[in-house]
Parts: sequence; C-alpha cells; structure tokens
Amino acid sequence: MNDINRTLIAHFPIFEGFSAEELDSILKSVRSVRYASGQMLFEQGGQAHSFFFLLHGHLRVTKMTSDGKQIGVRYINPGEFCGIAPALGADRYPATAAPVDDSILLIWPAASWLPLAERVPKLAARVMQMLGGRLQEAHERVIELATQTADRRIANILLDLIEKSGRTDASGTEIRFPISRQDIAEMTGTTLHTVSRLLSAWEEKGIVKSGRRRIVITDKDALRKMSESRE
Amino acid sequence: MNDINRTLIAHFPIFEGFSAEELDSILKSVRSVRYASGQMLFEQGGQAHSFFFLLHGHLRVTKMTSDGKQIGVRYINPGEFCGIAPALGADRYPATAAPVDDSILLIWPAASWLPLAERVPKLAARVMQMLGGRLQEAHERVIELATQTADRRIANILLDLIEKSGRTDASGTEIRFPISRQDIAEMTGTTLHTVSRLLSAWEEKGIVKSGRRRIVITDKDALRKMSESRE
DNA sequence: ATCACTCTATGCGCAACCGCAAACTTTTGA
DNA sequence: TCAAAAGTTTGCGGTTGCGCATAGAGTGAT
Repeated sequence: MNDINRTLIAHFPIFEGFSAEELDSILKSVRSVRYASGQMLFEQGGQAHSFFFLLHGHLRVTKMTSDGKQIGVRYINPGEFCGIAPALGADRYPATAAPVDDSILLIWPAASWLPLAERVPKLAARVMQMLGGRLQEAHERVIELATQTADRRIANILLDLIEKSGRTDASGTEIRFPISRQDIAEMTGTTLHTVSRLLSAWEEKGIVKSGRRRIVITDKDALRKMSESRE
Repeated sequence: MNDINRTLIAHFPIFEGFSAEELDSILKSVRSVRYASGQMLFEQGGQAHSFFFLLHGHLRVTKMTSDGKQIGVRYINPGEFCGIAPALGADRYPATAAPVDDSILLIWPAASWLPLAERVPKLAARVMQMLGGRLQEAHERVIELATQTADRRIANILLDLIEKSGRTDASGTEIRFPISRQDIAEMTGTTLHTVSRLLSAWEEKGIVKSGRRRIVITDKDALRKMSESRE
C-alpha cells in the first residue's frame, strides 16, 4: 500500500543521523505526488490540510500584498519541508506555493504532524532548526531592503539563488529553474525594468549571461564584489 | 534556593493551558535578573550560553549590517521568549539584545533547553508556534519594504507598536517604552529626517502627539487609513 | 506555419526620499 | 547651575530608481 522507500529521503541533510526506524516512522502516513509547472500546491488562506517535503524540482512561494499584488517570497529546493503551517498550529496557509518545474513531493495529512513529532522528536527539533534558519534569512532580507541599493540587492539574490540552486559547468553557474526578470524584481523590491537594465549592463561586463527565464553567472567574484561595495 | 514562583509566569498567554507541574518543571533551572537600560543581554556572534523570557520591561533586538551599521529588528514585550538560539541548534546569537527599559528576565542556561523540551513537549510546541508567528511577521515586513512607500511603512510600524506595546488613556494610545525617530527610521528603512518630517505633519493633522523618545497615537483610525491608501 | 502570448530591452521624465547642514530643544551629569 | 550630550526640526539640492510607453524577441498552440 505504501511503496515509498526510506532511501528516497535518507540522503537529504535534514535527515542526517536518523535511524532506519525513524525514517520508516516518518514515512508512515505519507504519499507521493508529482506536480507540473502551472499547477498549485496550496493557496494563501486555504485550509492547511497537508504539509509537504520536496523530493525533486522547485517551488515558488508567493504572498499577496494588502493591495492584491502577488509577490515572491522564496524558492523551495529539494530536501526542504514546505507548507508546515500544521506544525505551527496554524489552520490556514500563510502563503501560496506552486511548482516552477516538474516537481515530486511527499504529502502528509495535517493531522499526522502531532503524532509524528511525538514519535520522532528528532524531526521536530530539525524542523525547529530549519525555522530558525528561515527566520534568520528573512531578517537578512529585511535589512538588505532597508539599507542597500537596488543593484546590490539584485546581486545578492542572484548569489543566494546560485548558492542554493546552482548548477556549475565550464561556462559558469546556472540557476536550475526558470526565473524571470519580474520574479527577481518582486523578490528584491524593484521593477522588472531595473532588473532588465542591470542584467544587460552586467552581461556587457561579462558577469552574467541570461536568456528567457534563464540566468547564468559567469563571474561570481565580480558579482560578490558588486554586492559588497559601490560599483 | 529557587524562589521563583510559577504565578509569575502562569498568566502569560504562551503558558495558557499549562499545568502547575509543567510550570514548575519549566522553572527548574531558571534564575531571574534585572537589567537596566544601557546594559546588554547578549551580543550578535557571542556564545549562546543562555535563553531568556521577559517578565517586565522591553528589549530592543538589533542586527549588524554587512557594512557595520547597527539596525533595529524588533522589540520584545513581556511574555515573550528571546535569545532562543540554543533551541534552534545555533551556538551563537544571531542578533544583539538590549533593554530599553528597566527590565526583568528569567534566564536558563543553554544546556537546559533539550531536557526541558523533553520534559514539557507542550513548551516546545508553543515555541515553535511563536517562531512561525515571527517568520510570518518578518515576511510581512519584507513585503512592506518591497512594495510600500515610506509614509505607509512608518504608519504601519506605529500601528504595530501600539498594538503590541500600547497603553491607552483618554488622550490616545502611547508606546510604552522610549523610542526615537532614529529607531523608527531603522526599522522602516528610512531616515530620521523622513520620520521627523512625517511625524510633524501628522501632529499638525492631529493624528499623533510626540515628544523626545515618546509617541502617542491620538487618531488610530486616521493612521490606519493612511497605512492603507495613498494620502 | 502562423498567431497569440509572454518575456525582455531601452528611452525618457519625474517624484520620492536620501544626504548634508545648521539651528534648536530637552535631558543628563558634573 | 551650567555645560555637554543626545535627540529633533527644517531647508535645500541631488540621485535613485520607478512609471510609462513602445518595440522586439522567443515560445507554445492549433
């Protein structure tokens, strides 16, 4: 009935140090589903019926502003939990999540969180660490937005993206999933115009190469310098 | 040896539904300390030797930017935990905390977190909920900074502050602790000049009354309207 | 193969807001 | 009591980067 093997998840860092029994226990009431780009996992304000773990692909998490615009908050990479509102005692999702890729997820019903956390306290501890990390990141984003200029913020998010979801080859490091100028603009509090202009300028300098929803960083050091000091 | 009574903490919402035994268990290895404004609880990057619970007063949490400026991240009110890096598996504090008030805190040694979380799982769950809430808030700050104008952001933070730390009397709602224009500027990604100008303008309209490190909101509805639509 | 659609590029004007400067007020402390 | 320090107010000029418009290029559907 449940054909999900623990070897599917054992290698992810968040499960490092977990015993076979713990992993099996975690996979007890799980099922796996494939989502295609264009579908939606869950929507902001919707009943938090499930929580998720991303095995393959990439998710985009967005939030609605008070005036109705949808803006990107973060990307989820393989090996991350997502939609863990149930673990936080919330009965509604605080954001919307949608795949930008062909993605494969594990899905647990919300009700299974509490027993799961009791059965495998190590998991609860890890999720708590993950939350702490995300809180950290969010605070750093706040500080960036509050103190840095648009070009630095954009340089920073590109570095972030290739760090977490980059694939490096001879010509540079590419962001593994499709991402538009608009997407970057939203996450950095700028406009697609500014992003477009900057990427063009950086392309001329040989720092990036970019196409339609595709970005390759060819000179990471130059970009890092750009993110740290006025050009 | 340990003269800290559970009635000191029982009334705080985070301990709602806790049994006397659980509360006693929580207070097992705690001590209480009084801090005066001007001192410091812990510093960003310092060894995370303890975690804290604020009984009375107010703390200001700040972070260092990459170029060395100190900027305010949040305020802690009575009834909140603080410096819970140990619970998040971090061995260094990610921010600096200092009282802005005469403040009284409970202090646990870092090492007591794990046994405590095991003894009182309900506490771990509540702390996790709190983290979720803070993550939410941080994301909302990000969105605000990315999409709204300076005046709206300032209106928003004032509403936030009086909501969480306001004392209402006949003439309006006052922020309970001393806060300068500079402090507000840092938290909203503006400058003290902009804040000063706006507060002056709002004072003329009868929306706020403010003095040196003191702010009273006299017309909350007008401020709320200001935070929602262009003036 | 063609059309519709989405994403990208770039120019130009303008407003918001920062940066700097200088004066004023309140509080603290010797 | 007086001086020093900290916080606030206000003016003015200069940039940043947004808003808007328009054109072009790449992609997917029928």
